[in-house]
Amino acid sequence: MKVTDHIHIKDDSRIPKYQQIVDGIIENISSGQLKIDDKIPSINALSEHFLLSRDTVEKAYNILKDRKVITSVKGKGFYITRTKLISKVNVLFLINKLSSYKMRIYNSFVSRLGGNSHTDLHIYHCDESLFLNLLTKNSMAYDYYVIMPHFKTSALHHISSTDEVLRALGKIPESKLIIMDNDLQQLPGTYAEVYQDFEGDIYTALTQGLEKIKNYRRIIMAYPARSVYPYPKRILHGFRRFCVENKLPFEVIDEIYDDTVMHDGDLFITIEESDLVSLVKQVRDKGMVLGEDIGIISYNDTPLKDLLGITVISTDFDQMGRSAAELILEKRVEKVKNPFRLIERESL
Amino acid sequence: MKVTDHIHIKDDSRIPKYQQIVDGIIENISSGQLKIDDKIPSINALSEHFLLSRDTVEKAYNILKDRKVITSVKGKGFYITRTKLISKVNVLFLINKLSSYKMRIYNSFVSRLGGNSHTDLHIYHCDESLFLNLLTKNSMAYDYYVIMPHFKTSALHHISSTDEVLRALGKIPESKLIIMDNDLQQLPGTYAEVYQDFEGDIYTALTQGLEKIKNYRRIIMAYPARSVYPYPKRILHGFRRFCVENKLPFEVIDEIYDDTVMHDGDLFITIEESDLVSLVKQVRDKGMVLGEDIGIISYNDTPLKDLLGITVISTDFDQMGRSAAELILEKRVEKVKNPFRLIERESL
DNA sequence: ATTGCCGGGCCGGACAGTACAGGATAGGGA
DNA sequence: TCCCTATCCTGTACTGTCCGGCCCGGCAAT
Repeated sequence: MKVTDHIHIKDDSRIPKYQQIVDGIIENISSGQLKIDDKIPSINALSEHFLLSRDTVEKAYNILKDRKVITSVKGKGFYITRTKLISKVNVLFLINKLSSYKMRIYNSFVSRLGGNSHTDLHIYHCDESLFLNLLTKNSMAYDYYVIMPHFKTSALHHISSTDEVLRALGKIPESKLIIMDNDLQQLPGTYAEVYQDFEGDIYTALTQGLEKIKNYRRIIMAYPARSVYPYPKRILHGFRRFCVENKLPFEVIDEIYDDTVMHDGDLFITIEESDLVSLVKQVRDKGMVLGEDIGIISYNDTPLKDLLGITVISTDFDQMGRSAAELILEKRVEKVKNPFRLIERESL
Repeated sequence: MKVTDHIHIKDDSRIPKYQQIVDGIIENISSGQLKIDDKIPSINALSEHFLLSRDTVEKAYNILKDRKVITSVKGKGFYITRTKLISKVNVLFLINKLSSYKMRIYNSFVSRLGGNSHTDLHIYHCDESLFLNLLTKNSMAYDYYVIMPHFKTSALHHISSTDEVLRALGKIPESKLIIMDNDLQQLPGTYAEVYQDFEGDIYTALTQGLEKIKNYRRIIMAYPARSVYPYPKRILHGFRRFCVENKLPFEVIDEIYDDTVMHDGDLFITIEESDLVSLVKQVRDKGMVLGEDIGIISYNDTPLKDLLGITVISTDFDQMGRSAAELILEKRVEKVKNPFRLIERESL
C-alpha cells in the first residue's frame, strides 16, 4: 500500500488547491490516520498521484511547515511534528547570567505574554562559544528570540568571536529578534529592542539627586571589575562624567571589604548586593548613621531595599519584561528605552 | 561476541541514518562502553549488521574522523582517539518556578559542577502538561536530570496527570535522576535525592526557638494558598503540629494586607516576601517595635533579611545546589536531607 | 477600455542532501 | 596467498529547496 493512499483530498474548485491539500493533511491528523513522527508523501509522489504541479504541493507543505505541523528533512521527506493544532508562540529567552533582576524581567515577560505561549530560558554565562552553540542548536525553531547580549570584555579584543556573535545574530530574521538590556551598536538592521542607556541613565539619575549628593565630600563607586560577569563599562563612564562635570571628587574601587576605609561624608554607590551588605554592616559597626555620616546609593531596586531605606538608582525590571512581551504581542519593531530613575530614601 | 553488539543505534526515521550512527558511537563513548584506543566495527561489518549501505557507514565514520573522535588505519580499522571533549556532562535542570531561591540553588549547582559541564534550565510553571512536554521532548538527551517536583495541588485530584508524571519520571534511568527539594513518596526505585523535610524542618526549627515564641500571645502564619505557585502543604502541617503540641494559639491567613488586624503580642510567620514587606511597613506605621510588640519569623533567608534583622527559618539553598552537584560528581545515589535551621535575629 | 498589480496554479530546471549499489585500489595480518 | 581492511570512485534514484518564467482571472486605478 502506497503512502499516498492515506491522504484524501476532495476537489472543491471554490477553494485553492494548496488549501485543499493543507486541509486534507490536517484532517488526516485530527482523524488519527496520521500520527506524530509519521512520514507524509513526498512532493513528487503527491503531485503525481493527484495530477498537481509540484509547486502547488510545495506551497501547501510550506504552509504546514510554517504552522509547525510538519518538519522537513532534506533528502528524506516531511514528517508530522504536532498533532495538537493550537499554535503556541515559542520564545527563546537568552540571558548572560541568572540574577534576581534578570529573574524579574523573565517573570514579568512570561506573565505579560500570557498563557498561549512558551518561553525557554537559556543562560550562556557570558561565554561567547556557549552563546553561539545555543543559538545554532536552537536556530529557526523559535518564533521569537529575546536576547541580552553581555559578553566578557576580553582585554585581547578577540575580534573574531565578536564577529561570530554578530553574524549569528544576523542570521536570525529581524522580525523575530528582540535585543534586551544592552544595545548593540555594531549590529545593523532594523530589529526590536528594549534597552538601558547605561551611561545616560546613571548620569541623569545622579543629576536628579545632585543637591543632596553635593553634601558629601567624596563619592566612591564599588564597580566589580574583576567579576566573571562584567557590568557594562558605560555605567562607569556615566558616573565619571557626572562627577567631572559637577566637579565632585570621586573614586572607583573593586569591592567593599570589611576593612575598606570610610570617612564621615563619604557617599558610596554599590552595584553588587554583597557590597551593599558589607557596607551597611560596617556603617553600623562603626556607629555611624546612614544618610548623615555615610551615604549610600545602590544600583537596582528591590522591595527589601525599600524597607532598609536604601536610596537606589534603578531601571524598572518588570517594565522591561512587559515591554518586550508587548513588542511581540503587538508585532511592533521599535527601539524602546526602559525607564530609569532615582528613588530617594533615607540613605542619601 | 561480535564487536557490533556493543553499538546500539535507535531508528528514528526523521534523523538521517548516518547521523544516527554518529550519535550511536558518541553515546557509546560517553557512556563508557567505548574507551580510548578501542576498535569500532569495520564499515562492512556495521553495514551488514544493520542492513545499511556501505556508503552510509562510511559517511558517518568520516564525520567522526573530521571531529577527530576516531582515527582510521588503512587495512586495519577505526579506533577511538578522543573521549575527553565528548564526556562533557549535560544536565537538565527542571524547576517549577523561578524564584530568587531557586536561582541560588541553580547558581551554586552550576558553579560546583564546574566547567566541564553544561546545564540547561527549564521552567514548567507548576504545569503538569508542560512538565511532561519538556521531559518527553528532551528525553534521553541528557546525562542527568535534576528535577524539583512541585505541582498545582488540584482540588479535583486528577489522578491521571499525577500518574503520568510518575510514569514519565519512571522512564528516566534511575542513575540519571536527581529529585530535588520535594521528595516524592509515590515514586518507587532507588534514585538520588536532595530534599527538604518540609513538615519536620519547620517543626524542629520552631521548637528550637520555643522559649522566645512562648512570649507571644498568638502565632499567625501567612500561607499563600490561592497562589498559582503552591507551597507544600506539609509546611502547614508542621506548623500546626508545633502549635498544637505546645498548646499555642495559632491562625493561618492567606495574605497580609494593608489592613490586616494585628495586636500587641502577635507573632507572624511569613513565606512570601511581599507579605514580609507589607507586614514590616504596617508595624512601622503603627509605631510598634519589631521583636517586642510584634514578632516576625520569615521563611527563607537572604542577606538583606539579615540586615533588616529579620529572624528566619530557612534551608541552605547554596548547600542544596552543591549537594546535587556532588551527587553527580561522585556518582553517588543517596537521599540527602538538606540542612534547615532557625536563625535568630532582632525580629523575634 | 486600458493598464498595472496580485495571487493561484503550473512548468521545468538547477542544486544539494540522503541512501543505495557497486567497483577498483592499496594496505595489514595470518 | 587469502581475506579482511580503509579509501576513493562512478553511478542511480530519490528527497527538499529555490529559482525564473508562464498563464490566467480578478480587481482597482488611470
